[in-house]
Amino acid sequence: MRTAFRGLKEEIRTRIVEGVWAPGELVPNEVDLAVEFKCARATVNRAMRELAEEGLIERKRKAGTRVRTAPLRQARFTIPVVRKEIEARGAEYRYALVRREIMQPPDWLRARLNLAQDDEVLHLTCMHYAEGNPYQFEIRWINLGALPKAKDADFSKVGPNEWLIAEVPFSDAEISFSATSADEDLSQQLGCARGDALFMAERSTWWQGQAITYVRLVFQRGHRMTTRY
Amino acid sequence: MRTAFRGLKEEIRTRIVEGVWAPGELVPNEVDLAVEFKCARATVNRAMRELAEEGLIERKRKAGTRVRTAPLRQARFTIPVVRKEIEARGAEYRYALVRREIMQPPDWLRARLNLAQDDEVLHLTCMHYAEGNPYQFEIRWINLGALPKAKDADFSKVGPNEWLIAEVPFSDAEISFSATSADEDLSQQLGCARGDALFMAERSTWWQGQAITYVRLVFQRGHRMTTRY
DNA sequence: AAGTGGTCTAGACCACATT
DNA sequence: ATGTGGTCTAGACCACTTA
Repeated sequence: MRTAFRGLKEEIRTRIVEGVWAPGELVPNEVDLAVEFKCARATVNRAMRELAEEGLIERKRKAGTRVRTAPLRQARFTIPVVRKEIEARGAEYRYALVRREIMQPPDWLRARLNLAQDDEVLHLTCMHYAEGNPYQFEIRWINLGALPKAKDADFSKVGPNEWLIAEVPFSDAEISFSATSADEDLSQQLGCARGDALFMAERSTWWQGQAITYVRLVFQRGHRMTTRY
Repeated sequence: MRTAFRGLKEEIRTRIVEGVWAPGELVPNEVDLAVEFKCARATVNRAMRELAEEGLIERKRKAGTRVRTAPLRQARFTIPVVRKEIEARGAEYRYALVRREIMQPPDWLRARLNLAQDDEVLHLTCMHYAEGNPYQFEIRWINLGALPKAKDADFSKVGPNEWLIAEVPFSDAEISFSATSADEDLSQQLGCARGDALFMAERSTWWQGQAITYVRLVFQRGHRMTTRY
């Protein structure tokens, strides 16, 4: 209990999990708690605000604070830059550009990114290796309407992800995880059998309402994305 | 800009993405910013603290605040209770217990949950349906050494997840996402072909250093887990 | 040794949702 | 109308880290 508000959080959390304050029940208000714990209301507020943020309690003005009936379970995943992820494990990272093409976006991509009729996209396919072994297959589309200078970038040395991070900010992103079956291309690039189940992440990013890029990251067989909470 | 600290966050975020404060660069200290924005230092502190939490900046005492060279990309996923997830989409939820068995834990489970030699586990297999269609296959192990009353619970009506939520708190959890290939059992239960790529979540939960449960949730073909950030 | 962020306080006013 | 949380302030002291 080095700091007051942390100690408060722990105490409150304990009271909740031990059932002193049951699910759905009203928790004493901030003023009362400040008196009980002999601290300022702001300190109670900080503790309670963070617990609400973590999904343990629910707060409403006038109605007060209640213990969530079903505590929100949420986990935070850090989306790593693949090079750093690999290097962090002490493995050697290698990158290769597989294909590069400027094209009219296919309909599904136009719909997904809400592109204009005449927008062109840069279509890139890349491989990321760890210690010489296939690690991640990257299939990316960059909206040249929003980012014309991507046309002149050299993606044979630096991956599109790292280039984009340095070049453009983004305001909104949608990410999803799913499983996909290895097709001919994937199986060859990732060195697995056709039909193998592979973990895939997709991400669309936007800046000021304009689509920047859509990417599919398909990982080596058996890849897991893990976190604690 | 209804509230000062939110306005501050926006302003600072803008200065960062527009390059006024470049990556790696030192940001003015809290006192100076408070003067510039004509507000209390505590207000600046709140704004900066949240931006640090979001991964945009890095703060160290004495060293000051810097713009992160590679902004941390992180996404938060809410792990839903399957019944609520289905009902939230207006679909009818149905649950079924497929198998129930008390057993000695296999070695891999004993290792994963750090079980004692003579701990027994309750092994459950369940199905969750949405609108009559297979939605999720659940394979669960509950540590009876930590939770003996699970032996007497009736899992034919209420799923183990909902029972556990009501019965036990947990302090730590590890969750991971991956892809798995449908074996005979999975393909029959989920109504897909053998070898289909399926999205899988695994979760181990702990309470006061003791393992409570380990579960594998395998989703219907094509399932995606999505979030925005 | 000194500068920066981290936390806390006491008090104030306000916004919101319930009553 | 009223009670509760949301925010803000001015000032203070402390903890950590670098110089």
